[in-house]
Amino acid sequence: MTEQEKSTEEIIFDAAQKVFVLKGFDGARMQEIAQEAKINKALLHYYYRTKEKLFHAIFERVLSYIIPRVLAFVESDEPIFSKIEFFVNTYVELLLKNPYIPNFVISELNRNPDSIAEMLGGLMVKNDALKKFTVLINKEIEKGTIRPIRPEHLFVNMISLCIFPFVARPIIQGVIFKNDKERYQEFLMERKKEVASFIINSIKIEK
Amino acid sequence: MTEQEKSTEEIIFDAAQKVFVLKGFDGARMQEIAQEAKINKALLHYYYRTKEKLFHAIFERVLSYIIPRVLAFVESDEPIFSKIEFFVNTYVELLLKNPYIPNFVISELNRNPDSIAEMLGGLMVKNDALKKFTVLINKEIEKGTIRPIRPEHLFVNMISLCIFPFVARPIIQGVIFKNDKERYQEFLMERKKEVASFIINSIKIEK
DNA sequence: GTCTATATATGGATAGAC
DNA sequence: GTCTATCCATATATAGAC
Repeated sequence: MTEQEKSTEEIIFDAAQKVFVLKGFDGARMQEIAQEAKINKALLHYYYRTKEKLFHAIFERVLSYIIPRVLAFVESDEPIFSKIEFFVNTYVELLLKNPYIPNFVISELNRNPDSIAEMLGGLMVKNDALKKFTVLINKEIEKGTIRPIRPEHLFVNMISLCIFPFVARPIIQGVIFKNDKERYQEFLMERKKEVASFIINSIKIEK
Repeated sequence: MTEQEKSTEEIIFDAAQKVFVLKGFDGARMQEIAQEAKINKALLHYYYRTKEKLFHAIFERVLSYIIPRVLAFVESDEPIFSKIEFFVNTYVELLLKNPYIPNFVISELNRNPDSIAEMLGGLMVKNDALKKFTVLINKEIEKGTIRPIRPEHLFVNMISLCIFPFVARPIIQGVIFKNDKERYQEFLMERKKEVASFIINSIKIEK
């Protein structure tokens, strides 16, 4: 779809996503979104009655883009260590392309922890990925491929190692890399391999 | 120091910290801070001319409270694995007591990545903890105690595993623990041991 | 130092013309 | 459907009395 074929509604939607993702709900200004979309402020209210509604639409879109991609790895037929490599690889890749999304999601969930429950619930429960992951891990533990570990901890560890360096980018880039943007970018790319092997080394049982 | 001995300035300062940490700069209201301090709104401006200045003071205080504690582990004389256990333990303990601080710091650094550089620089460079950590790790690799790993990755992994579950509390608590607050609290406490052994298992070389 | 009252600015939302 | 002009609520900040 070319730029010209985009409907005004879509143009607004994309502009809003850009601004909301960068600034968060409180920081975003309807005026700025209008400017970004090159239309008038009043038109925002014509399409999406309130700031809150517009934000909600964006938030839902972002989550339903991210979550299935994050959980897809559970479905594959690969052996467990390949699954983990696949997970880390696709996740870090995804974040390199959308580095501001984690902060956006987190700051919104901080602002409004409740309103989101249903939305998330819908996306996850339908998929049931977490249960599958638990079964999967417990099976590997029984087989003796990996050491005993609560699947919840393993899962949280996996996402922590992937996401946090993006969430805390300013501080890590500043403190460790003296604000050298390029070096931090390289560092993040290195993590595609590094994190996977960090996890695998931790849980693997040598035969 | 008892409550009554606290000066008005300190009372304001503490109230402001409470509100800013919970709501962030954009979300915080001077009115709310005044209420929390049980004083008048105008008095805030009498002591700290602007919201921005008040915030800055709070932010500096929080960082200088957190950072030295996080980096203290480098100094101890313990062997490396004890150091790691100590780090994870004190850090998670600290976060259990101050669960909103990570989000506060992160959201501010997101809002304003530059202004903070000097402040951080001062706290870290003086201490030079990172360089010490690098030396430490490289020495252990040479000795054959741990497998080869870039110290930067190891350090980022350590803080990621500790902090992220607090940053992403609403989402993890919601998705994995069906919003059961108590179970999530237990889960976080378990991590004091779990994360340490996760890291150690990953880097240790068996003799 | 602490208060009440008020100025000033900003930003979300609406009215109404085209 | 899109614009200009404007309303109105909110929030920071100041003036001035005590």
